[in-house]
Amino acid sequence: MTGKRSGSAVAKAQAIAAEVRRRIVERQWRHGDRIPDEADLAIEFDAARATVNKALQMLADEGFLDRRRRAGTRVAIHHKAVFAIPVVREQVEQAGMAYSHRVVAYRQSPIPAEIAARLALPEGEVLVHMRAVHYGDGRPFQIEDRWLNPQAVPGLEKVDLGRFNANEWLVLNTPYLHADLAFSAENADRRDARLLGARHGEALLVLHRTTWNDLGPITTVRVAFHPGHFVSTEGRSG
Amino acid sequence: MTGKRSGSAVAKAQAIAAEVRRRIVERQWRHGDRIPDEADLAIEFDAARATVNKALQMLADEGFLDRRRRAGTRVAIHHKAVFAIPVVREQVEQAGMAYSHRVVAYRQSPIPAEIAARLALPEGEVLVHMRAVHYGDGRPFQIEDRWLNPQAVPGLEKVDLGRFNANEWLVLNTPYLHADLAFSAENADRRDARLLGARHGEALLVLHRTTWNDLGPITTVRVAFHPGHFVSTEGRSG
DNA sequence: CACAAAAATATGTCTAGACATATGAAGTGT
DNA sequence: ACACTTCATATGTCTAGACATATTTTTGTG
Repeated sequence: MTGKRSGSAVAKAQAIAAEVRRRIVERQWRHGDRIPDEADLAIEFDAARATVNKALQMLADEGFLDRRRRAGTRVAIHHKAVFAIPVVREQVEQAGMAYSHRVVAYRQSPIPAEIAARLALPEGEVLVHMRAVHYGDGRPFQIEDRWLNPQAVPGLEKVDLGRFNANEWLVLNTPYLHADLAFSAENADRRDARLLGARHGEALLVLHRTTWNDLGPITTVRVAFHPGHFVSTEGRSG
Repeated sequence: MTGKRSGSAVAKAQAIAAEVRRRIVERQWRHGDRIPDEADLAIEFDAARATVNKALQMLADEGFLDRRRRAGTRVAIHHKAVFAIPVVREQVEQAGMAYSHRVVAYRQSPIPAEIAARLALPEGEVLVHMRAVHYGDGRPFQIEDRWLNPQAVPGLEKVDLGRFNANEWLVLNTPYLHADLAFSAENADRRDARLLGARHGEALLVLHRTTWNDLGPITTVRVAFHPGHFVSTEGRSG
């Protein structure tokens, strides 16, 4: 028969998308993995293939999946958010510069009130606090001041963030469900100026970003860009 | 019969969306107008209703259309871009402040090289150049420095932009097909400082925005925010 | 082995039909 | 006037089937 619809509270395609998203976020299906094809998922979820197709297309739009004809559907490696979290290395290398980075500070530390409020964690909770500088052709490109929640990042303890790049490692290994972004401008303080090679008081574009997954807040970071840097995007039509 | 597909170069839903978009941008269907229902459009375009539905949902996602059950589909009044062009008045009033604005300068003027390059127009072309200050509770909130292309904005000559708000008028009356956004930080120069009530040299968040429609560039604007202002968004999951 | 042709396969898209649901409009009673 | 009910209607969503298309895999050939 055609056109049977249960009066379920949530649309079926939405429910399928939610379940697939859950499997990705909970690592049941990992980065780069091929997931079952639409026909199999249609059987599993007792739905028409068109419904599964719709669900998977939604997830592809959100950046969770990469889909190609004949090649199948894979869990995305890069996360295409609207304001995508840029992997700094790629940004630098795309500009034709040689990338390098240096971790300036790395320690466990109780969080101050401001960070606690932003992460909705109790003040004094101990998180990983790190600062790093990213360079293009040896010149400072951006500095990051980051708080990391190990509880939300399984596998973090195995990574030497002093050597690897926190930004990069997180983007590649930690899907997030929600992100807050805020741009502002700040006059460079002495530390900013020193690390970025800017003048004291110079205007810096600052980006605050906080991400969450189902386990709680993942990380919050303050990124300050080299003076004169632009962050641009293309607006959707409307 | 089921499942007939012509091997057209462009997907049918895409083509329908493009045609509806064209009718909106060219004012055949105007803001707030009710457009024909899915069944009628399906007949007109010789497509299944599901295909028309897909096309219209795409346009609703892009912010061109507002759709409601039983009430039908209307051309959207507000333009929900990803980084929506905020109507400053709404921003201010939502913060519980009284809105006002003042046009500081308004004249026809040949465009300098930088603006010409940004708009892809010949240098020296004469456009409308205006500067305005937006206030919340009487205190400067943002300043805008805008170039307007009358050729791309039919009806502009009838509007007294000295009284009405260019930002608001454009958002409400001029659909755009494409927008570029770029954030940067600048130290306030003397004029910025005076108009915004900031200190000379203070870091300002600056947003450059340029929009186009099928007639060409509509407007490019530099918006400088009051010191300490944040522009935030919610990232999509991914 | 190199390379081209053919087969296989997963996603992309469309169609026709059906039922679900929200809500505007009209009618009804108080 | 006002609240309440009923009805009509446009969109929302799903199903099953079919063909289209991009790629990968396999097979055939020099």
